[in-house]
Amino acid sequence: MSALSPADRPVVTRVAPSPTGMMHIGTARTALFNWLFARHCGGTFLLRIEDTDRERSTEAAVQAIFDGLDWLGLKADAPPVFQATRAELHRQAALSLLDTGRAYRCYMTVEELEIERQKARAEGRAIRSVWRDHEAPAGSNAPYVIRFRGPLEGETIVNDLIKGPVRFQNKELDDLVLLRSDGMPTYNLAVVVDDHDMGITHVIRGDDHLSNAARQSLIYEALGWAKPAFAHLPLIHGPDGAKLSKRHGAQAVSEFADMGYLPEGMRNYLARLGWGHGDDEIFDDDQAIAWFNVADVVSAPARLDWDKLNFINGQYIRQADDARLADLTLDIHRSRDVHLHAGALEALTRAIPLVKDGAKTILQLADLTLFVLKARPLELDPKTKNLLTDETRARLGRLREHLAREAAWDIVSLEQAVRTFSESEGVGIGKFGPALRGVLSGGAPAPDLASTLTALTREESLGRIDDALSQSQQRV
RNA sequence: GGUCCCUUCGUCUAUCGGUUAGGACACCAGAUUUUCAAUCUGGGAAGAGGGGUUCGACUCCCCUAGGGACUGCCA
Repeated sequence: MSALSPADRPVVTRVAPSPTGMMHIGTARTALFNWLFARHCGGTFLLRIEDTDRERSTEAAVQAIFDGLDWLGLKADAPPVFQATRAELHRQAALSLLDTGRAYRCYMTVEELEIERQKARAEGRAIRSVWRDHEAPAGSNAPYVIRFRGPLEGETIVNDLIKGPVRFQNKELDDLVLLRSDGMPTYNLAVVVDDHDMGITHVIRGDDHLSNAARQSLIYEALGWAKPAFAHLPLIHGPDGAKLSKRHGAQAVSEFADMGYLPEGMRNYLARLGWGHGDDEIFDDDQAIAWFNVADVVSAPARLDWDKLNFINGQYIRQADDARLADLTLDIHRSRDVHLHAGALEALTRAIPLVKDGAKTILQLADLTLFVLKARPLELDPKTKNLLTDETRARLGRLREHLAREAAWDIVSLEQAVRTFSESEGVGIGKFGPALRGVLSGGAPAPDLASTLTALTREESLGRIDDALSQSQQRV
């Protein structure tokens, strides 16, 4: 054990979620800030699974945490610590507190506790156990819990890195349970013991733990341990300012992944929620690490803004590698049961650089690339069918020959080809552009004509035009 | 009810006692245009209210209002 106080040791942070459901986006941001701060300080970032509530903790939830952090790219620097495996250490700490008189056995029944709770609330004070000042019932086998013997006077100041000094009157703090009647530790004890043993120097966590920081401070003092620095992050709220919940669209990290957001986009967006660096909006991990400091985190809660998330994610899609985007997009098409022919991945790889500027999410990228995956002959939409008048059909026929003579099949050449054709016909592109697009895409979203032709390749493009022309002839 | 936290454009934020209060998203208008986007140009938009402190407050203090967290043998 280091004799140095936490302030003098290399920085060690941790994220400590409880595995009782999905991984909340707020947990993700807490992890991000811990990760950024540790990296910024050249320190260590750890993960601890707070599974002391055996009733509610599940294996699936543990996996969700692993998957979520993995997806976000926030790797811990050491294997995760499972809190429940450390119960014996927690128990010893509680017993030592009993030895030093800083804790006591409380024999209150749940019924008695409930009565006291209501009484205390009515009187506007913290609950107190009668056993704080009484010995155990003689020869009793009655179940008991071990409670912390908190000071009744004075105050406890939490020097929060984000909020500044926060003062709590000790008499307002109740004698929290350290060890349950089944001998298992509770959260507040386990956190203190584990953070101490793991050498945590900075406890960066949600705002909802601010008052726990006061209780935990008291436990640190009673145990004779140096306290870590505390930093309590304001929570993330929904767009309406209320606590983030299902009705706001998403809460779980996995849902954001499913909605087609890129992990680097999420990191950037989450970093900007409650923290800023001048006018910088889009920045990479290295920049965030260089700039980030917990002390600069804003003290007010932030609302989730889908528009901005979409914008930022769109920026990252532009920067993203096309082969990677093609893989991700292929997965979406597959999940949507789109028929994938042998050349699907190739087709997507060709199309993506041509359409990705318009996509905010991978889901949208799938929408925008659907046209290249369609199989000939395409089913034409009603709008396109209406555009295929005799005049337009004849014009598309001439255009088909014009394009077939193109030596190079690339955007620049095709743009030029379409333009020269338009001039030779003496009409604007508007006279045949929409029909051509419809014939090439079957009504699905498609980029400008030259890009669409390029994405489709010469063979496919000409084939689709031929299909449409023969189809419409048959129709008449 | 009690304790604690919070309050700058619709939203995220910059400012950290002296600024025409800046940027981004969103929004509106115009440009571009073969669809939808994207892009470019321009525009409107803020210090919750009230008291102090100060030569001077968005910045510091107090009160009020509003929002939030906690008040478990949950974490």
